[in-house]
Amino acid sequence: MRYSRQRELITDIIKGRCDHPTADMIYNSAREIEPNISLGTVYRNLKLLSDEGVIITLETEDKKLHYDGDLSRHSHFICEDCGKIIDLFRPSKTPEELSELGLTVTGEKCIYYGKCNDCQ
Amino acid sequence: MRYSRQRELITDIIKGRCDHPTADMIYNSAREIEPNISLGTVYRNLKLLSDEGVIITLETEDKKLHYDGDLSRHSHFICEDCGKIIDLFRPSKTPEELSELGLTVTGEKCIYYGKCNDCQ
DNA sequence: ACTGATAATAGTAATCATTACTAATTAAAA
DNA sequence: TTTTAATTAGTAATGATTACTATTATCAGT
Repeated sequence: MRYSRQRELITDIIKGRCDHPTADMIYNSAREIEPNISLGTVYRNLKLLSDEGVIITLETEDKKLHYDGDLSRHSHFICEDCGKIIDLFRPSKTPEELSELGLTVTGEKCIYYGKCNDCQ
Repeated sequence: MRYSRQRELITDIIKGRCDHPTADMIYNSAREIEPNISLGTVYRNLKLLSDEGVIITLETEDKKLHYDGDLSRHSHFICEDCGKIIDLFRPSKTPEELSELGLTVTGEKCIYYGKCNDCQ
């Protein structure tokens, strides 16, 4: 993978914030520094970076991919009213502990990834 | 919510299978019984049923919603090669136990849902 | 430093899952 | 039965993401 100013910028933006921005949010941030950057470039590099494991994707119910520059093992809390995404660092909290953080948990979705029996 | 033959059929299809079909797969199944059913009707009812909590949605990396008629608390395993989705019933398995099932786990994404501090 | 090969970009068009719209149909209450 | 509003089929629109193409930029080898 060859160096590019645009990719470095995109990486820095994601790694430098603690929210979980969408492609569009990253595009807007990037344009403040690189006004001519293309939305296609943002999308292509986001895919590249997540394929390479440099960043993580979050598939949410708002039908937009969210990106996370924090590779440490952690879960997420999504508010079903405002859509805010909050990091939940390990060791994983019990519902009671989450309540103490002001978070009311009503559901959870946990997906494991890997290779199945047939694809080993 | 008023009765409709189409909605009952869609519900029966999802509840009657143990895979995790997409809207398109459900549409194809439904057409075998109700050949004139509309794709729009399928989508509208899937949204309705998941809003009502009759079925569950799974947001996956293939950018299509998958539906699950099983409301019991369980996780999922997705094969990153073939995309197959496998139910993991509680109590949740450790990576070691999953290996014994022939599943190699390389990652996990866990999202909790509820209301945040500001939205209580 | 110069040059050639080719990866990356900007800008735009295309894709495709999902949603919105509308006239016709249907469930079910009065 | 009649009325009323929910539901449908069929189709058009939406919007996030991807593909395409001519141009530009990186960088290895001279």
